[in-house]
Amino acid sequence: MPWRVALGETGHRVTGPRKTILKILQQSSSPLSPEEIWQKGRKAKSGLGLTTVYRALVLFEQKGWVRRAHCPDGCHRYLAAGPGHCHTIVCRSCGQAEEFPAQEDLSQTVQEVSFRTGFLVEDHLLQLTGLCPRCRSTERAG
Amino acid sequence: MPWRVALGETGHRVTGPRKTILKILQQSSSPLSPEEIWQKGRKAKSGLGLTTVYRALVLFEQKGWVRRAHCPDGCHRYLAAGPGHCHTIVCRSCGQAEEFPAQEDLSQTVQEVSFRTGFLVEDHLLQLTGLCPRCRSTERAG
DNA sequence: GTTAATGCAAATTCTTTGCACTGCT
DNA sequence: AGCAGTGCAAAGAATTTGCATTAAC
Repeated sequence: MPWRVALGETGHRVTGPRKTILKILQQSSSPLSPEEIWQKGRKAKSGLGLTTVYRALVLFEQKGWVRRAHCPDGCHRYLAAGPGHCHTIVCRSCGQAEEFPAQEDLSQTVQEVSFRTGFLVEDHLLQLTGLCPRCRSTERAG
Repeated sequence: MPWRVALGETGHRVTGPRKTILKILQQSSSPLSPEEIWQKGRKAKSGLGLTTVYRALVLFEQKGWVRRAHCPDGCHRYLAAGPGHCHTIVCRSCGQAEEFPAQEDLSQTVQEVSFRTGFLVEDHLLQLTGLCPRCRSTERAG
């Protein structure tokens, strides 16, 4: 279902700021903080408020269109979600992020943990940190 | 190596507040926020400042004695680290947490992602969220 | 005796809230 | 037209910093 339709189904509206924010995230290869999204978006013709960014991110995350990444420095950054339940890998040097699909063997882990601890596992977050290809070679050269 | 010795090796000191904070975390079954640690620790004979809690947590996390959990509500909570590289499962209802050991199949995932993305994977964070046994039955009953 | 660590208060950063105005549907 | 969404400014929460004092080594 197109996202514009999905918004309408829950009584939400398709607005300029929301279009701007979603487009910024989809066009970015690295995850962005709310502040960064705002900096990019305020230049757009319609302008943009930081408050609106925060509110849109909450909505988009609920809808599953945006994923929140926990960066090593403790801040939150957001990136457009791919299809399915994916996870993220973040470069500690340049901040670039990629997604990778959920692995079958992770669900085995979840089941095993569920069995051993008695927890009802509802959600899981897997995030890798490391060096992206570019920063790997830079580090080797420097 | 005992933690007191490990501190000394890097020029750090074994102080009352640090002992207090580490003990609080080790005795707690659920992850604690800096504020909660402070509330518990200030009652102790030596007193305790919130600033000190923050600074000790940074140090302990570097040393690997404490793990930071990303709770669903976005706040950070800390828990004493078990041996080896473990992961956490947090109850969304009561906040209780448990650790579970890293699975062999997770390292396979890491290797595969490394191969596919070209990233040098240095660290990983796996955190499950769900309902602990107690809250499961409560929810069923209520 | 040195120097790291502490704790207070102040500063900073991050995020949310109140409210009048705007603009989708 | 009606109501969700916006953006400003102000409030609130979380975390860090400066600095004089304390205490571990």
